Amino acid sequence: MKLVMPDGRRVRAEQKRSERRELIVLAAERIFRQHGYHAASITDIIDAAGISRGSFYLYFDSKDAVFLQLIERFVGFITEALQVVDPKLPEPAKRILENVQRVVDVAFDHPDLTMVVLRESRGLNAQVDAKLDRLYGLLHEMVEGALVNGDKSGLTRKVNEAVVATALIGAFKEVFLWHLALPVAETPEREVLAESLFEFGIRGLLVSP
Amino acid sequence: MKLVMPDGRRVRAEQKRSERRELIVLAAERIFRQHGYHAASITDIIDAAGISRGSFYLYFDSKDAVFLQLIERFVGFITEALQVVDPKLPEPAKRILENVQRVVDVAFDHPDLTMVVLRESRGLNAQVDAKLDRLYGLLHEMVEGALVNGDKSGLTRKVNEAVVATALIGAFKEVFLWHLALPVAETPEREVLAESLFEFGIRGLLVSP
Amino acid sequence: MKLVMPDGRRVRAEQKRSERRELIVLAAERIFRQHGYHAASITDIIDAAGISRGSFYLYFDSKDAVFLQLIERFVGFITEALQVVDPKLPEPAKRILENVQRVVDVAFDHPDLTMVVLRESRGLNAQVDAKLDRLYGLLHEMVEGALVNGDKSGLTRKVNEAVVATALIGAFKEVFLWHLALPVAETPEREVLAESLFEFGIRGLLVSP
Amino acid sequence: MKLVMPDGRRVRAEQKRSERRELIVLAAERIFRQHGYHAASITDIIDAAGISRGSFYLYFDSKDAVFLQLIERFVGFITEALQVVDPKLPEPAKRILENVQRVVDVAFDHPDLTMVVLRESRGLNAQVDAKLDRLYGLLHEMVEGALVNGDKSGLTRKVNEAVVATALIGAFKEVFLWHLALPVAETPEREVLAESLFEFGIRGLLVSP
DNA sequence: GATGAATGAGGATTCATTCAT
DNA sequence: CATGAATGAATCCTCATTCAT
Repeated sequence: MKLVMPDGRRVRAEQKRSERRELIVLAAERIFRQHGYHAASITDIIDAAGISRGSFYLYFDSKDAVFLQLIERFVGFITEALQVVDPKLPEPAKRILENVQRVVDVAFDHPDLTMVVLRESRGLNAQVDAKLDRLYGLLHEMVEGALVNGDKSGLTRKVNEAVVATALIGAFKEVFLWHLALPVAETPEREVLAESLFEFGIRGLLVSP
Repeated sequence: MKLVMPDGRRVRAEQKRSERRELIVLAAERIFRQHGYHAASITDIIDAAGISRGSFYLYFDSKDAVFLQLIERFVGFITEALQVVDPKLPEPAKRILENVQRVVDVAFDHPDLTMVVLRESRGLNAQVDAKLDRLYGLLHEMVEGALVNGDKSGLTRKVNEAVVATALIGAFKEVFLWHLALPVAETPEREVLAESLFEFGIRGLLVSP
Repeated sequence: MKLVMPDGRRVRAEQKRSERRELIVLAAERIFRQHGYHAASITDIIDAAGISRGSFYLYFDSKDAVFLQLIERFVGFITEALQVVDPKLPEPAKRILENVQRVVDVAFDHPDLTMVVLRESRGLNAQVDAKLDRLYGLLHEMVEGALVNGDKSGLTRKVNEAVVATALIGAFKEVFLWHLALPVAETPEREVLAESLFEFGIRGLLVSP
Repeated sequence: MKLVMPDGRRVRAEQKRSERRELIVLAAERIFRQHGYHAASITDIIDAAGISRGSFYLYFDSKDAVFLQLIERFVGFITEALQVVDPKLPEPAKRILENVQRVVDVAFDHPDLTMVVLRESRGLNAQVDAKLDRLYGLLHEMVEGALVNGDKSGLTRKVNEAVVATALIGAFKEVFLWHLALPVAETPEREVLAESLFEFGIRGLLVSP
């Protein structure tokens, strides 16, 4: 039956469908950000999206499912933003700063999403946890790797890589959380933020800053 | 009537009351840590405390109230642990390291409490938020002050104090969260952790490390 | 407009319409049998029929309406199968056995339908109940009549006609329900079943078996 | 804690608890009978029982759980009512009639319960199905056994035992269903019913009635 | 006619809080 | 003081039915 639908109409239908999904995701993003996962009800989300209860379940299987979608989206953004820095290429510090800048961009391009994910996403749902575990695993690996490489190549001081990696990740998280919660007027420019994060988190580790 | 109760009895009664309260707080600490605020039910808490449903409400007005109690306790511990470092006194870096060490001690002496507070305390309740705002305000003030002083006295590099303060706080939070969640066997000694945090967060900022 | 449609086209249209209806009825038969009335969803039925949600409602006003259709169909089959036995004609017992055989044939020719109707059709819908009341009324009348006649003509023993009629009907229902649920391999031949039913239900009542 | 409750109070508490449970069971019996399992809502049941939504779940885990309770109760009644008839003891037919009478008593002592169970209990829940399978298994076994024995001892005619057992069970079910649905005024006395059922179902099978 | 996206009333279940004993 | 049975608002989710295309 579905296959008989004229191509033009099918394409338009699918587009509309994904627009509608997007509508829900955006509403969910906003609502989860405002109320937190638990306090946010499906009613809140559908009201925000301007759709009916039934429609919500037409696009998502459950409350958890939208949340998972948000997590996946965030993980995707961050993963795309990060590029492994080869310490043998020239100007590794600059490459790192670019990574920092891109991550900051993700946070500021998707402030609600970022807050939702950073604030309280652990322990709500097994799939969500798995996704986040993979993201954090990746981040740790990247940062630890960079620190080990930096040490080997004489670029950075010797530190407890595992702890410092965790600390760095936490530094970023808190800065995002803090500055995204602030009214825009009081937030520094993204470039300033990226620069400051780099300055604090990385410069201090360099042997010759 | 009760107020005329012979002193001995009143004292004993009050002591028993505060022991019972403590019992509940400790149970709540453990349960909130295990399940998170929302998933933890009053039933879980009273079972863990070995008291009746009614008794719980004899000691606390609501679920939120116990949670607030935990927050207050944590805020108290941290506040006590921190001492303003006068940059004019000798060895300011050592004073700072001592502060770091004391904060680490709070986290490891009260792992459940620390995790509860750090994990998901924001946005649950206005009073809780207020308490945490004051704590974070204090922390920011202290750290920013130290950075400004450090800069003035030529001890530390010039950085964006506000951002770096936030980053530092986040670094500590993440490290605590991460290492308290780990099985004890895999966690480094408190001293190593304190040292690593200092090494990463402060040393890098010093002009002459 | 439509009414002025050239005859050929109208006939073909109506034929197509009734083919489509039949398609739905058959699907509903199967689905109701598999899941039961309540657990069977419109989605199940339209999927089984390979039609769209909208189309279903083009042919039937509601879920109840298809169900009613099934009931009507069954009632029709049974009514057609039964012929009043005139006790004055020769070999009345043989006539009765033929009736039994025809009813058994209906059950085995339409196993899904029969199970649906026998299993849980009461109390779902007023119209359905009315239809079934009429069917059962008819059956009772026939059987009671036969028993009264049988008694008068000295063919059968004197029994409480009303109760025995009910019992007979129940015996048939249970045997159908039971044997239609069985895998075909384990079911006796229709003739055996008809014979056994007759043997049990009627022979025992005969004065001279 | 519970164990410290003075004995008198505990006993009274447990008694009250089981009275309350009974209240719910009786309400459920009535409601399920009136509306059928699916159409009956928890709201209907708690309204009928005059208790709150929460209280219902204090006594039963789910809607299914009360239903299962009903099934179990019915199965218990029937099982208790039936006693295996040893064909070697004197007057086996009389023993059988007593069994019939006791089963009829169960049905008329618990008309709502009986109708609920007989009408539509299959396929709602795995546990319920299991319980009923066991009951029907038992019934079949008993009846088939009796028929085999009856044949061996020359008491009854040779019939297809399996089919006749099913037919007998169906006869009983239909008679109960029918007569319990009737206004009391139109229903024959229990003794008449038992006698008629015996007359129809068993006498006819006897070699020398 | 045919389609399937959209609707929303209705249902089962949970859990913080109260209060009579 | 202590208890735990009782409460009911709130939540997630389903599914028969409608209607614009």
